[in-house]
Amino acid sequence: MPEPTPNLDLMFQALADPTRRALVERLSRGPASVSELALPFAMSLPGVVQHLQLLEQSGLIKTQKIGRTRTCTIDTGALSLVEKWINDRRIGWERRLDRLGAFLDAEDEKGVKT
Amino acid sequence: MPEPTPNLDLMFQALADPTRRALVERLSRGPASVSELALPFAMSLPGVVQHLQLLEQSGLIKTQKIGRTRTCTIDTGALSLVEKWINDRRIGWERRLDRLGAFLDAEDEKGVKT
DNA sequence: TCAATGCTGAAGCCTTCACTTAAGTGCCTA
DNA sequence: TAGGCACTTAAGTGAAGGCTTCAGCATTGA
Repeated sequence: MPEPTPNLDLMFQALADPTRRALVERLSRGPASVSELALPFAMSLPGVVQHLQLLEQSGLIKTQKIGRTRTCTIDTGALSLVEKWINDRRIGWERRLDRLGAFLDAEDEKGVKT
Repeated sequence: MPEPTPNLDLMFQALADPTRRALVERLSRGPASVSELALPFAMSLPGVVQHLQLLEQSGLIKTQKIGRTRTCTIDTGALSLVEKWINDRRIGWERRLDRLGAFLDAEDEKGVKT
């Protein structure tokens, strides 16, 4: 039954890991090379690279290799997509609460009249 | 190095699964019992319950048992928290781009003058 | 040209996830 | 009070995740 929404899946999954969120956080302050990104982490370089690969697959970041160094940047469009999904759910829920409120008010009216 | 931000971890992880997103989507249209929620899925009831437990742990939904039926509702406050995290990154990034734009404009000015 | 730098690939290991089935437990109704 | 309904618990399994180390392989700078 779960529809195939691979992008959203990957994005949420990518953001579920604290290391990857820290990477996104760092990149939100400007581009950086792989080894720059790896520096603050108590983790092997290949470990960090694997996280970066997942982030790139999900579309949250982009990378470009020039010479022997690979530079990473965020893609905020992807972040917006995630944000939109959440917002849509919130909106739906809030509209529902509004309707419920209106219904209860109407019931009160009736109550008063009877 | 990854700071302990268990809530955000759990929330993103919870939303990474299409089944769980479908559950949240359903609940965003109003409360439901466990078996109501399980109905559309080609999955055993305990399977669905496990997903619901994860959603509850993450804070995205709340549940309440009355008699023998358990009713689930969304907690939009939690959704907002996730949304805020994303928004903060986006803002940071966009501010950076603005500064970069301003810098480049300034450089252009210089270029014109010289 | 040779060593150092910056990554890349592959294999392996342990843990966590996403299910399953089977066997309860407690409430509600006739 | 028996029977069924709505979960709940437990145990198990296969696949996926999050690391590691070791061995490359292009660039770059002396």
